[in-house]
Amino acid sequence: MVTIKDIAKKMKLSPSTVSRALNNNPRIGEKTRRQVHKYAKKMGYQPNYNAKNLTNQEANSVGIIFPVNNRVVDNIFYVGILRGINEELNRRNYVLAIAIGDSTQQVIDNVESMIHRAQIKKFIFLYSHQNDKIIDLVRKEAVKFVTIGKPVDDQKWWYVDNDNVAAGEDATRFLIEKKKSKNPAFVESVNNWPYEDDRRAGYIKELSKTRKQPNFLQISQEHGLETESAQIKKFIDEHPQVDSVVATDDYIALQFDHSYKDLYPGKAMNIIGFNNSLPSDLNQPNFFSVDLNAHAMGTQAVDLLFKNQQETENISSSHLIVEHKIKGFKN
Amino acid sequence: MVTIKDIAKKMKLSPSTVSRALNNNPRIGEKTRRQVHKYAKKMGYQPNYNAKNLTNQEANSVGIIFPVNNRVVDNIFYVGILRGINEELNRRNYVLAIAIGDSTQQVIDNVESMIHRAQIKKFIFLYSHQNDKIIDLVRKEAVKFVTIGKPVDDQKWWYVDNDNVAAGEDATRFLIEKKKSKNPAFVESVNNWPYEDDRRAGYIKELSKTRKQPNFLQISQEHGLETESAQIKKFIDEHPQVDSVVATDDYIALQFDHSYKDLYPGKAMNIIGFNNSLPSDLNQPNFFSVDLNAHAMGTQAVDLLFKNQQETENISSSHLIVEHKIKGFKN
DNA sequence: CTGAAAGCGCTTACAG
DNA sequence: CTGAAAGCGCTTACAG
Repeated sequence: MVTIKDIAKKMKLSPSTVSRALNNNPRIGEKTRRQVHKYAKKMGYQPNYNAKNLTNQEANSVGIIFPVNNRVVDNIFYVGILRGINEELNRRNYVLAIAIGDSTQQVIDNVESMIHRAQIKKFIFLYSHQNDKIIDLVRKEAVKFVTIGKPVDDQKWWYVDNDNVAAGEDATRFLIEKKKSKNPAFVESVNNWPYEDDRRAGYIKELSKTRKQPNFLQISQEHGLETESAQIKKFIDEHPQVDSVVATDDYIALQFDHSYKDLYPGKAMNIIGFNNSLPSDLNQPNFFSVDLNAHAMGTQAVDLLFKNQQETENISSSHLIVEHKIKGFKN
Repeated sequence: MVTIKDIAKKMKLSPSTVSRALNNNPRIGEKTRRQVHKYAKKMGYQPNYNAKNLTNQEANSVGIIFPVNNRVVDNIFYVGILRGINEELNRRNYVLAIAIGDSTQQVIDNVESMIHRAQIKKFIFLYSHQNDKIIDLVRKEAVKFVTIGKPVDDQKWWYVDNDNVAAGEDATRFLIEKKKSKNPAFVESVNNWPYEDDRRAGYIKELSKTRKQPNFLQISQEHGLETESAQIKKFIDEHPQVDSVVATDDYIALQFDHSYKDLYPGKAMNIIGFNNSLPSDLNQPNFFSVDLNAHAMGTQAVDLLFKNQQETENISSSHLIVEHKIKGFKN
């Protein structure tokens, strides 16, 4: 392993100078700097991160925190975000560490250890929940963090999100304009996730423009009640005028599609979901999705995380909005 | 931040002794050891990983390597594995770092940096491909690694896998015994993934026992040819006797289900896939899946990674097999 | 513009 | 059974 000392010896310089040159410290003369870089490269120098981190009292890692209870389906989205994050981190010579677990306690232990043992000072939450113990914990520590998804209520922190109201509008407009739908319905879970509320608002907004009547279905996954499939069938029966659906995600969309085909074999309704989480080769001709651009969510989150206080201190809650898009449709 | 030195001072011991006591070095007396542990806990001591790693010349991290080109669908499986891995790593005071990218070069750079800069010496590949540049690279370095999935051809290294032949047999037997199928068909991709070959072998084996005729369909995703859906329809038309399907994964299964319902509205065929990658609330009554136990794959991979050379040196290629299961069916 | 020296928080060979 | 000292590979305040 070649170290700074080795380079210094070879070049008859002091380690201090080499270190400064490599870190592009302006105090070092232009030619020395260039020479050092050249030699370092030639000798195959690789900085030792552990030594660096020890002196800096900060790890060159970003901690990525997964939600404790998530639908397996969302994993598709998360991995897309990870790709974006890592691409951006590599560029900054940072490393990606993750905290994931089956219980809140497990993740808390994980994060505590990241902060106090690994000295990680930058975090990205792949979610943004209300009253989340882990977010609360991190807020109390001297670390920086960004969430994917906007904060709920009056909370303020840095985040990256889509404009879900606009996405809801676009999805609705897509069905009306492109698919000539007369009565799009809105189908969501009973969880009232913030993004569902926003997409619903967008749906309502778009319908009000065209003076169409909105129709809503909340699918409950409570056991003991009627099955989801029965709930969908009931809705279809009671709303025969509905001829297309905006669903809050691709799986709800798929569920609806299945139930509809069971009920009206051979027929199909145009349905649009969000996230592009189904493999494209599964796509039925009546099946569409709003691409939320997971990759960009990742890169943007990193950008925000590395923005210095200065640039953003006058904004109480800084954030970035990522563009969504529907294949073959101009938003 | 409380350090070993602080504890030493408080206890009127030397840092050496405290360090050894904390690491349970047998050279330290039983009572001193216990006392030190007690004090360390009381004072809220947290070891500084960067210092530790610097002295040990090895990071307390395991590098997790994602495949470059994977179907988004598999992400569901990967995240399950990550959960298993992390659970096991926490127990050993290890941390999870990941390498993921959109190009081989990107991942190579990532891994090189893990090895030479972060001094990570333990890796888990979430895949096992033939002639993989990244696996080749890692083999040349002085690091330990385990793959998820067995090595191809005559290659030898450590891995964790399911018994995919047995899984194929079980899936087939499930359809015959539980679902009274007379003619299960086998549907796969054209990629000839090792796990597909094995599951096919299991299917054939099971059919031969009952002297049934096997039927195969390979679905090609080549563009320009007929669509997947058309391929499926053609197969169904030409094999009217087929009354159930073993598909090599849940998405191929879902594709088949869709096409079949399009062709024969109102009818449905029993279909079984692998991975349990669809949310359970999507499950149709005719839809089943072999659970490959991603979580256990993760924990086992870590176990293998931490086994010392000694325990395994007499086996040229050490591995662990993870049990699969079908809900409501005894394999 | 460059260097000598101290320090980050651990571990471990050496000494007793 | 315990300790003093050196070292891991960096960075940076201090000095010139």
